[in-house]
Amino acid sequence: MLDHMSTEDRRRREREAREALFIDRAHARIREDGLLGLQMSKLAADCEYATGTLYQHFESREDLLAAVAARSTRKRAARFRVIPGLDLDTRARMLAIVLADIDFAAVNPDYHRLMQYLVTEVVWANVSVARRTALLEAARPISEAVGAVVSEARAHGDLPPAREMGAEEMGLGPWALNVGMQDLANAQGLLDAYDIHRPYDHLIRHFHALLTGWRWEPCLDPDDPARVRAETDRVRAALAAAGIGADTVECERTAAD
Amino acid sequence: MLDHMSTEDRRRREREAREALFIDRAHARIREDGLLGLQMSKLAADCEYATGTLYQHFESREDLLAAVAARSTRKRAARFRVIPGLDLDTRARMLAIVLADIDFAAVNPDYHRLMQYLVTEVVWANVSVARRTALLEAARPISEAVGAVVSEARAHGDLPPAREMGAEEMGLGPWALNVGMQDLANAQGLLDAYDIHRPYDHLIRHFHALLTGWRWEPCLDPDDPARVRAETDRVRAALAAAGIGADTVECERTAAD
DNA sequence: GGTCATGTGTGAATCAGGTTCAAAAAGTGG
DNA sequence: CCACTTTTTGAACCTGATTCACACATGACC
Repeated sequence: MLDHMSTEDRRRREREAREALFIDRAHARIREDGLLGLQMSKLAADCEYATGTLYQHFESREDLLAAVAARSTRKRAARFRVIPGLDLDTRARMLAIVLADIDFAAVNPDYHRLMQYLVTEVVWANVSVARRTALLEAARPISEAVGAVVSEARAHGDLPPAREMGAEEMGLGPWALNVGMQDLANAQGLLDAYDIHRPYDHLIRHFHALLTGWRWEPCLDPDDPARVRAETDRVRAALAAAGIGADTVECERTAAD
Repeated sequence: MLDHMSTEDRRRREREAREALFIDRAHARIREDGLLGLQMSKLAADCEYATGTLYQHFESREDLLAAVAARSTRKRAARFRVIPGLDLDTRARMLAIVLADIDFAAVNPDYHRLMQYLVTEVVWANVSVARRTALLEAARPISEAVGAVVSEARAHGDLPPAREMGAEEMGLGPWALNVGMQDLANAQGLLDAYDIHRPYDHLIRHFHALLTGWRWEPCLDPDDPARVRAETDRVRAALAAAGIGADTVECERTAAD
């Protein structure tokens, strides 16, 4: 009886280890060769398993991609965990969220492309329900972090409570601005075509304009590049002190340990 | 000689007509059955041509999609042409751009999905250079409209000229906000998961916050839903008067005539 | 130990759909 | 009408995801 249970336990552990291996190698392959470089049979061979075995873990190629994305998203979300503990005013904390995300994107350039591909109707349609919810779940802490900062700012009197607008909906602004700028920055040749450079610097300034528009104290004039830079440096320093720097080389490759 | 030239002319015209037919039917198919519903051989058969003929117009399936997208983008861009002529202050004009785009998205729900799919690295890589530039070119009037409104606002004294920031870069803010919100709104089940509804209403309020943060006159408090609604209605009315209403049923289907 | 039932792994075969290209048809000039 | 060029055709090809009949391992029971 005990015997039976412990072998079952071992089985589950082995199975999970194998799944982690698949996800790990898949991610490596995507990083090296792009999304097209990921081929189911090649990946299986890489891991020294048969194609069919791979399909016992993932219903389809898209399902596998969603699993990879979920793992990365968990890493991304983890960055926001330290933010509530930072010694910063609420407005700076919101900035910290945006900066942490910008830095994550800089360190993991393929993450955005993967997500973009994944949420495409063609791809998303082939992702199993379980993986869909897993991915949504992995992203939840991100919007929760945003919501928490907004709530705190309101409670603390930094941000007047907007009428007909919950905390999530207030956070939607910076979030959408962030998402949109990442999109534009990643669209091959788009910003170049309009001769726009350093999109993230502009994201930060527009971010301040947005928050100042909502009267989020302490207000900061977006048209004061020096102060904007100083504030960015201040918040980046706080992030770095908490171990979430732009130069965090981690890059997820160390996930296996 | 004349003869030769005129048959060549006729040839070109016929060829263009055939290409338009392909694009038209392809779009119809996408609208009806989604992106997966578009199959090269089926489409060719639909149009009563052989598969190979289709490939004389489009290097690949992705190339065809880009052509469809370019056509839609031209329609989208056309909406902005009337905006400079509207009898509105510059701030309201910027709002008009956003509203026109929201309405376009409402009338053409598949447009965003197509674009999203297209700019994916996997897909974009298979689009011919000619079609890429054509698509970029089709989108240019959009950012030009934005840039023009910003320039006008600065010239008119409605918007203080921000330091270290050109007109395009100022327009980048509302543009990114717009793009980001459309993205979030289109991500299947994302906003539902966080119990956020009416994303475009929030987009409009955040838009006002952003512009107010940049001191774009006449300032409008984003936390005044009644005034925001009134302003939206005012601008929508101006758009409707110019023939660019939310209820414009056009839907591109009439493109063939 | 031997044998059967059950679950797991295998990888060659299947399938789908985009793409090609050799042959046929149409067009052109003399 | 003939020789030659250009265009069209659609069946064959190719790639790569997915499946599934079979081999194999595991554990229960005699």
